Amino acid sequence: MTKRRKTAKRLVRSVTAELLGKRLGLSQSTVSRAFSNVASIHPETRERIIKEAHSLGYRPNILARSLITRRTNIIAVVMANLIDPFYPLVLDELAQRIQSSGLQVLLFIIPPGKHVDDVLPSLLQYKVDAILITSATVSSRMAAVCAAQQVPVVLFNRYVPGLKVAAICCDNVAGGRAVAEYLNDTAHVRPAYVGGERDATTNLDRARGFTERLQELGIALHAHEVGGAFSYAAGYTAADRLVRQPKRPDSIFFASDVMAVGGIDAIRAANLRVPEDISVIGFDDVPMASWPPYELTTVRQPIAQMVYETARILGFDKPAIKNPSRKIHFMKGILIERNTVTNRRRRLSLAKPAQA
Amino acid sequence: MTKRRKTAKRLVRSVTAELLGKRLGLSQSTVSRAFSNVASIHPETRERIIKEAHSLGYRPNILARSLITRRTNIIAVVMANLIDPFYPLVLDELAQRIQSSGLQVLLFIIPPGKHVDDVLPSLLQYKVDAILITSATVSSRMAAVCAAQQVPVVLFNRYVPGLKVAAICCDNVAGGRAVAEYLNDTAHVRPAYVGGERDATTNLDRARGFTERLQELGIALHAHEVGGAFSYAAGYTAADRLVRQPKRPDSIFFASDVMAVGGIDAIRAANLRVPEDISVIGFDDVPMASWPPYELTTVRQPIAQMVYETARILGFDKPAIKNPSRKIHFMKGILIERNTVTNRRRRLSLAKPAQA
DNA sequence: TTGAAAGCGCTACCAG
DNA sequence: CTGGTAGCGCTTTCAA
Repeated sequence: MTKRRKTAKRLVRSVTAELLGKRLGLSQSTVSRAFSNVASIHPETRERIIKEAHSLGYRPNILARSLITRRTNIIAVVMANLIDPFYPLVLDELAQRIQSSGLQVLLFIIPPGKHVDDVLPSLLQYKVDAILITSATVSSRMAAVCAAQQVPVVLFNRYVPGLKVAAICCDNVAGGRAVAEYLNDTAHVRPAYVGGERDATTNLDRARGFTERLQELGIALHAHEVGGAFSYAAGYTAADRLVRQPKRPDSIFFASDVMAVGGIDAIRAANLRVPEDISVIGFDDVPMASWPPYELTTVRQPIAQMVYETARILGFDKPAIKNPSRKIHFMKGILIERNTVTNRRRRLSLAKPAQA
Repeated sequence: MTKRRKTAKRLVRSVTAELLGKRLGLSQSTVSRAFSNVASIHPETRERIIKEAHSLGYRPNILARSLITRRTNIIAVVMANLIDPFYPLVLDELAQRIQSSGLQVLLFIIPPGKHVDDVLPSLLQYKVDAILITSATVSSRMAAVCAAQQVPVVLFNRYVPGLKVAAICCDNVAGGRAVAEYLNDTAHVRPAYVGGERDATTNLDRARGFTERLQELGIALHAHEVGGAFSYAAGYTAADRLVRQPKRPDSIFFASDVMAVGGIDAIRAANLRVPEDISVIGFDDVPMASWPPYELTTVRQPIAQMVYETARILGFDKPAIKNPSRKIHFMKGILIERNTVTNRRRRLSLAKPAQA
């Protein structure tokens, strides 16, 4: 004790259970029990302790506790991208859900050009109770490392085909199919697809559902542009290319809303009208999609549901975080009709009335 | 030891320094030293340890370490709002800066209707190295609690007048003044202000700078609308009210970009043109501000600079996080000219060419 | 340079 | 119901 004093003095000394107990003539163990809801303690004693704790600003050191309980109450959330307005929506919902279960979010933003694998090791040092990976792809090696360390991992809005990791995902194939269906119902015959990040499952699946269903309906995909990123700029330039072609598409399905918004701006810059000349459909339903200049028809991702499911499979409200079964959970999105798709059945179609 | 075995067996046992040492015929202390850059250790020994650590997936438990060093390497970031696109911009920049110094972000989203004071206690349990509070107001009581616990606190994009807490802030007064100046230069005579969250210093200061400078220039403030929130909807409805007045303003300064965007949509919905009928200026410079339907003239907040300053006063790159001097640091924003303000000097003015 | 030992603040067991 | 005590995994003395 005296040996350490020298160093300890210079360091921050917060109120400890021992100190608090001493002031009350109680043992440190008893103080600890006052903050547990399983240990037995006299209600009056607890009250005295809680009261004194309040006035001294004492709260049990969670980190010390976690050393014993092996529970940090920390959930790591890994994200690559906060610029796309879809992800703040996700993070907001996710963080609130996590916090409402008494857990906390340790946030990892993956810098551009870096990979999840680069941050995962430093993440593992924190002994988090679970890892949620969004908008980023995890390697099989890292999945193995997490499994070895017994850390539950859930991929959110992503999955890795063939990798045994739990995933919560919007049913992007079904979403793509619904778009194809809708474009068929509204008598479009030259639909194009503009993709985002090339290898993202979100991109791949939306494209697949879309083209598959088109094929079933006997409609030829007029063009498949590669955006390369889920960004406004990617949507803009891809649409611009499409519009300059001798034979234009009569409709474009963009891999995300922000891309679609960029696309609409490009179409208009080319002096064409949406939806009269070209119909546009997006994916996500971010707030901007409903802004008057766009009024974008889109597939809404069921974020609340996806977050709910994440909480369920990890057992946020259970006493212990679970290691989720390693399967992919798909949740259906819904098509939100606004004003960027017109019915081409009659030449002089009226624009659909706005919804939502 | 044997007593605990029973429980311990059921719990996750990760690789520890002791285990690693045993495998190498070294003591636990030596293993610990291999991961310190101050302790003296034979380079060869260190190499052997690091190598074995790698193959076993061992990394020192930061939480156990923090018990002794009193450094968690965790910075708490408190935010009320992720929906306003300005804050994801801030969080992205902040998180990357924090991570690049080897620190981590513990994120706290304040649920609607709740107050910072409600989450701060649970935050303090984590013994974070510093607390960054954005888009939320801290009470003097809580500031005192943090001070007592010796936790450095920095307010980001907010300050509390009269409260001795360090703050990093865009110079909103100067920003408001610049807008007044610009509107005067372009010969506007009936400027209006649309405020956001009523008591936010960001709102108050922008309003004050704006009206003060107008007064100095001998221009009467035509109207001061209370939005109540920095939201699209608030901007829309406030502008709608303004536009329905018998005598319309010739220009509106909105407390934020998203409000301004809402305002533009409202103005156009009333069959008026921006900027021909009404000029519009925003604040923040979010990505949407430059989208073609808006091309919003606005005051850009120097986020990168603000983050840099935050890192500096807290000493992120220093061995120890500092308790920053409790003063307010103001950083200048810059006016970005786009196309929502016209020069009314000549009746038939040409719209200014786009910049940026 | 290394090992032994103390102890960070806490929980969980054992007696009483 | 309470106090004593043994560690959780680590850093940091002190001695060798």
